[in-house]
Amino acid sequence: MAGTKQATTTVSGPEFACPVSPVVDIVFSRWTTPVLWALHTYGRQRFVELERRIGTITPKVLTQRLRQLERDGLVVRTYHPEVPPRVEYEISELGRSLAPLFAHLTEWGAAHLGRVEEARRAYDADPARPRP
Amino acid sequence: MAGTKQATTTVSGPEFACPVSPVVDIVFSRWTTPVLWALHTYGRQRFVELERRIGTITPKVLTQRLRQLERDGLVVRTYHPEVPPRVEYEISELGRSLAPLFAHLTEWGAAHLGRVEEARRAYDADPARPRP
DNA sequence: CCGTATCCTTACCGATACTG
DNA sequence: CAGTATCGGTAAGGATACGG
Repeated sequence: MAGTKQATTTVSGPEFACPVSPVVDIVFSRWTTPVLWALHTYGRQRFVELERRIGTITPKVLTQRLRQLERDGLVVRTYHPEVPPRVEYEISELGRSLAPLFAHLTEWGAAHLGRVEEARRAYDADPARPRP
Repeated sequence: MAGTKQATTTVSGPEFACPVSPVVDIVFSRWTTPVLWALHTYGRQRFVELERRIGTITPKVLTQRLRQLERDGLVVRTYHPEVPPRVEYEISELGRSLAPLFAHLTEWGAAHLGRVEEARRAYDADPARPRP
């Protein structure tokens, strides 16, 4: 999805087409949920820990997401001026307020994801659907 | 966002990095929430109505999203073989099960979006942050 | 260790034109 | 009306290498 970008580059995206879109833009842009999840689940941690935890994310993208989340006030970055430098990230109070939302999302997934898979199989198997 | 694409093109995206990601991929990819919202709020309607309601979406993209949502079982498409042809879209039972989720999202936005804006202003005004 | 800088690829999206 | 076809632009994302 588009992400929060720097400010407001998009002039007429989906952002204003429905009331949930602004929230989606902030919370559910690419890679943000894994980051928030790791932070929420395993607590305050360093850059490399996050990187390893998430697995396939590149440092560049991880930095981007963390900056965005920091700017939006969902994550707190703490810089310790030592050698070697140490930086820690943690969920903010505001970020923590998303926890029930994430819980509901997970629940919905557990309850209905099977249905989605099933629907996809049915759709793909139907010879009467519009073909590419 | 990436979207659900046709099946599973991405080999190592965020999809498996946290339990909410699969749901996000299905429900919160670009333009899906405005479409679902319009369908949920105004009920069963035709292609052009949706197009006009959402405002800035192009027919091509609207078709893509509708197909994806149909495939995932969140939306039901009904084709009436008349002249001129008539097609109607409506939320499925499965799609309707997302309603409480959307409500919570909207609530969260109403309660906390101001905080996010505030955090952004503070961040952008801070001269000590990492500069581009 | 914690990032940045650079290059490059591709997915996505808008615009436009056209068909059953 | 309800789409499909094609083209092209743009920006996010990955790979890699390097710096403080």
